[in-house]
Amino acid sequence: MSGKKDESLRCDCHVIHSDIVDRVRKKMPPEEMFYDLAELFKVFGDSTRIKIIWALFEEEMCVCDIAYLLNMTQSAISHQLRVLKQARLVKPRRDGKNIFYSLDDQHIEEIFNQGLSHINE
Amino acid sequence: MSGKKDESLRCDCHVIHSDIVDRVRKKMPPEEMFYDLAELFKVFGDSTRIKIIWALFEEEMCVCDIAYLLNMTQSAISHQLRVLKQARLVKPRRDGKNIFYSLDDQHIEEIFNQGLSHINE
DNA sequence: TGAACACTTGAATATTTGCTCATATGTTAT
DNA sequence: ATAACATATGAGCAAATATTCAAGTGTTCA
Repeated sequence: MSGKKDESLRCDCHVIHSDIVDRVRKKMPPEEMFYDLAELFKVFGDSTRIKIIWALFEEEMCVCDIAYLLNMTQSAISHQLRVLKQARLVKPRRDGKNIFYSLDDQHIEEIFNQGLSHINE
Repeated sequence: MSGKKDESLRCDCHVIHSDIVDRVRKKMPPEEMFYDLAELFKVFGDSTRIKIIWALFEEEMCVCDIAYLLNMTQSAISHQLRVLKQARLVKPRRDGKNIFYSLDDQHIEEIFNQGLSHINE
């Protein structure tokens, strides 16, 4: 019949709530904003990177130091620092053979602490 | 020789910086804390879930409404709501056949906004 | 110049994960 | 009871990803 829906998995209660849904839809930010936000939080979503962020929160450190502190290979740390760097969360500073990394954003601490507050509830 | 390291990929400059590394190591929180934090941020690290969080930020909504708003199947949304529920970020409220979801944490807004501040820099 | 060091990077692999499809559970109305 | 609706869930699959391994770049020092 003509009343049959194409999307069989989707119900139609949104018709009843259409006022709500439509109002929310109009306020919806562009797709890119959600994508960028998710990409940012994805960077926080790995325990190795979280440890690195925490460590740099304490002190500027070189790659080798971080690897030693976290008991991981220098290569693994370098790969993760690359991710953090691309997300503009850390910045490198060369000093001779060493490259020291430090945090590059004022919001990191707040995000970190709010996350902590949640898991400690 | 005896001087050869086992971990060939790891340098030894941490010996030079041992004062820094040791001090940081002593302040290091338990492994579990990093793991839990990463698990939390992992939940934020998906654009579908970020959209759901944003939508619920605007208004309590049922599964079908969210699916309609985001143009996704009810099943996909339900799976993601499960993840959000397990992370204690949303909570369900049954009303007849519908189950309405709403945000269940005061820190979400802060985390969300700090993330936004970062990507808008 | 070349050897040693600190770090980066690309390929390969194993694990994780988001969605679909099919089915199950729970509620309402007849 | 039974049909229809709203949601949940388990299996399967394709895509993403964290680490390892091997090789590369850039710096210092003899």
